Amino acid sequence: MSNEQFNALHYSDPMVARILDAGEQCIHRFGIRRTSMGEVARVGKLSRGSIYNHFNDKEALIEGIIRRRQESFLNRTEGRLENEATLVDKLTQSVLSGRKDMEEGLFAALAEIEPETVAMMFLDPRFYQRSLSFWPPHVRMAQEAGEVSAELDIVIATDLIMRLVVSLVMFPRMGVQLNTRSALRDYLQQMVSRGLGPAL
Amino acid sequence: MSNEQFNALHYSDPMVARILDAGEQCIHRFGIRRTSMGEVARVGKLSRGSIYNHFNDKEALIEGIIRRRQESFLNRTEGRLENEATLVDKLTQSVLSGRKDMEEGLFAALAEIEPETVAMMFLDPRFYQRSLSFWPPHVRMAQEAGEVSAELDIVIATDLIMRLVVSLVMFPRMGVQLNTRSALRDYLQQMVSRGLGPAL
DNA sequence: CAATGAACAATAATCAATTTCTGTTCATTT
DNA sequence: AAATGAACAGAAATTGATTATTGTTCATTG
Repeated sequence: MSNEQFNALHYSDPMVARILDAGEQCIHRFGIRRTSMGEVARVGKLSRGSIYNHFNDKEALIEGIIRRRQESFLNRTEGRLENEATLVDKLTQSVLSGRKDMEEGLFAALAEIEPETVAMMFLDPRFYQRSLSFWPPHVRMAQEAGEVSAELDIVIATDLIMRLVVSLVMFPRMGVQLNTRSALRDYLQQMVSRGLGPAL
Repeated sequence: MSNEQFNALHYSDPMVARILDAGEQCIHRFGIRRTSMGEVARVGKLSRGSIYNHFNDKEALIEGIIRRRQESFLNRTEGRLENEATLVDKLTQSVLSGRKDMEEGLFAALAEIEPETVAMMFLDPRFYQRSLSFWPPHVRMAQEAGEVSAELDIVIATDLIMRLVVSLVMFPRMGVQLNTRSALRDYLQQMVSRGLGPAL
C-alpha cells in the first residue's frame, strides 16, 4: 500500500521517464486501445512489472502520459508568453499555440486513430482543471499594469479566460472566422477589455 | 436525381414526421449504432423503401432527427426568452435550458448509450452553425435598449454569445462553479457588459 | 530495495463463419 | 405520384471459439 503514485508524478525518476517515453511512443503510433503494457515494456526495454511498480493500471499510465504532455505544453507556452507584453497578446499567443499543438502534437496523431477518445477527453472537465493555475499570475500582472480591473476576482477572470481560450482552440470559427493572429487579437482585445458593453 | 432532401426538411409532410418520430424513438431507446432502418420502418409502421424516398441514407436520417430536435429546442427556448427583459437574462435562461436539455433530453439518453458519439457531435462545428441565426435579433433588441454598444458588429457579438453559452452548457464549472441562476446571471452580466475591463 | 520475469485467473481483443443491415432497383399497390 | 415489398450484392454487425492482455503475486536478480 505504498502507492503515492496517484498525485505526484516523478518525471525526474529516470525509470518513470522511460516508461512515459515508451508509453507516449506507443500511443502516438498505435493509439490508446491498441497499446498494451507488454508493448510499452518492450519499447522501453524494461519489465512489465516495473510499469506496475509506478502506475496502478493502464489508465493511470495513460493519464500520466497525457499529464506530462499537458505540462510540457504549458511550459512551452509559458516560455512563449514572455515575449508578449499584454494579457491580450498572451491570450492570442496561447490560442495559436493550442491550435498548433492540436494539429501537430500527440493529440493530432491520436485524433486520427481514435477520434472518439480525443473527443471524450476534450469534454472531460478534469482535462481543463489541470490548466487552471496557469492564468492567475498573468491576470495579476495585467492588473498591476492597469490593463484589467484591479477589483477583478482572479478566479472569475481565469474562468472567462479558460472558456475563451478553450473555445477558440476547439472552434477556430464559431460566428466569425478567427484565423489570423490579428483577427484573433482584435477579437480578444474587445472581449477582455469591454465585452459587448457600451462604446468607449 | 430528384433528391432535394438534403437542404429542406419538410416536417409538415406527415410521412416525414412519422419517419422522424419513429427514428427518434429508436435512437432514444437503442442509440444510433443499434438502430436499423428496418427497425425504424417497423416502429413507424411504414416500409423501408419509404424512408429511402425521403432520406438518402441512414446518416441523413440521423441528421434529420438531430436537426429537428435542435430546432425544437431553439423554438422552446425562444418562447422562454419572451419573459426575459435583458440580453443577460436571455443568456442565463438559454444556458439553463441548454443544461436541462443535456440532462433530460434525447442527448442525455444517447450519452448513456453512446457517449463517444455525443462527444463527437458536440465537437463538430456544424452542430453550432445551425444555431447561429438565433441570436442576432436579440442582440439588435439589446442594442436598441442601450444594453450593449450600438456600434457592435452583430456577427462578432453572436460569436461571443455562442462561445459563452456553449461553454457554460458543456462545463457548468470551469474555474468557478456556475450552478445557480443568480451566479450565472452575475457572471454573464459582467462578461457581456464589460469583460475583464476597468471598473465602472 | 527496486527491477525482473514467471505464473496465474479474470477480462478483453481477435478471428473467421454466420447473420443482419444497407442502399439500390423495380414491379406492384394505393 | 407516392408508398410498398421483394430481391439483391456488398458492407457491417453478431456470434462463439481462440488468443492476448490485464493486474496480481512472488521468488529471484542486480
